[in-house]
Amino acid sequence: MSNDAYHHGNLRSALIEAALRLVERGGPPSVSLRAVAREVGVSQAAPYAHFRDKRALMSAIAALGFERLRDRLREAERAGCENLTELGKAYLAFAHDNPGLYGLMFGPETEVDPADPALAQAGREAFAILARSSARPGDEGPGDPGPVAAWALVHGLALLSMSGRLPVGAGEAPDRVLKLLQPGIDAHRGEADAG
Amino acid sequence: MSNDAYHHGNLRSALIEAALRLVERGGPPSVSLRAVAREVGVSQAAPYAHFRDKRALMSAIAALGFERLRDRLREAERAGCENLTELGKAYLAFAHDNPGLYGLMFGPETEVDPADPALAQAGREAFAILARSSARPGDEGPGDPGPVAAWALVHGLALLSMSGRLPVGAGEAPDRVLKLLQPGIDAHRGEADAG
DNA sequence: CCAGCAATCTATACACCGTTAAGATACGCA
DNA sequence: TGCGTATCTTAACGGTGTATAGATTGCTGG
Repeated sequence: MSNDAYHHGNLRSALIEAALRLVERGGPPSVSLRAVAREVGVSQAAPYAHFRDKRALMSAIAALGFERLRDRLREAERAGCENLTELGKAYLAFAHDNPGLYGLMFGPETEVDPADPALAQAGREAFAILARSSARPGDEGPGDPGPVAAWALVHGLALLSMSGRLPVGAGEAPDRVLKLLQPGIDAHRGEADAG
Repeated sequence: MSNDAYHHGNLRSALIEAALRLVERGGPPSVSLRAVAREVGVSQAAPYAHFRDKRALMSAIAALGFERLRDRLREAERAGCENLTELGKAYLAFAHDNPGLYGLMFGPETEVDPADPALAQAGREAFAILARSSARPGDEGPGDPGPVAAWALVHGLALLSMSGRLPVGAGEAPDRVLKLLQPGIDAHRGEADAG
């Protein structure tokens, strides 16, 4: 069995699963290394055989979060969503469904290490999909403001709505907000065609 | 004097000042109640005579942060900035100048209490100024997507750039990003004139 | 003027946290 | 089979938020 054989076997992944469970209910501050170990039924120092830090564990589950987000966006893309409004709705749905995990993914450096290879890689992949919906065709440089605006808008919308600071949930309201960026992106693309 | 008279006098504000100092260098995780008390030269339990919680102290300095942001936006407005691009630059400058404080202002509910009256009030005031730059004239309803989009874009931009996840600093790059929202807002305003 | 009261501050303690060091234990390979 | 190494446990250190009890202070009413 893969679930109760961690006494000598697959602890590392059991810790990740438990940490994911804890962060999904209660958010990042509710996940302590000791609580994770307790959840798995192991001593408090056991995780240190698999993760250098608490940050390393957090970074691992944050990377997993970015992979899930990437998959959601891929799925939406395959289902026909191509413009920012539609893809952005999928993004917001993810943030809304996993508020704790999403908060960790963009948490401060004290909680997550942005230089973690797996985390950085997964983040880039997720961003790339969103970028396609608003990039100037041909120009995929990092200075292209389209994708940056798209991500910033969608990210800010997710955080503000999740924190209850906006009267915007995950319903139909985001549509009208996301749509406001479309003309700018289209005009920006026109520029590219012209110049 | 107002600075060394807190032995019996103005502790409360001395604590707030110290907490502000700590959060500006080191960010929210570096401010502990004990460290604040230590900084002021008072026992670790003394703050509890003035703040119910650590959260209450944090909420107080977050509210102060919103007041400062509001003042910066007012100042920019008085200096001639009226559209989103110009006001957004002032917003981003504030976030860039006070990254720790800004992070706290939008921190999770475990760090800050969004229901704190002073905090909520200051937040509304800051938002109102930004909203003016993108509101549909006449329609000031909370459902108006213009201000929401403006705040979300600017907020997302601030967080992403501060966390180093975007190749966008506080220089000239944000201009091009903020400008992308302008056509959508203008079109949205046109709708209002028509309907 | 001074007694008493209420606000303020200190000392101490508890439970939790991340992290480390030393020792036990079990697996894999020679 | 025996040994080395990865894994896990126990115990400890310093730090945190917070509660309680007691001391101290300033103000107020008589």
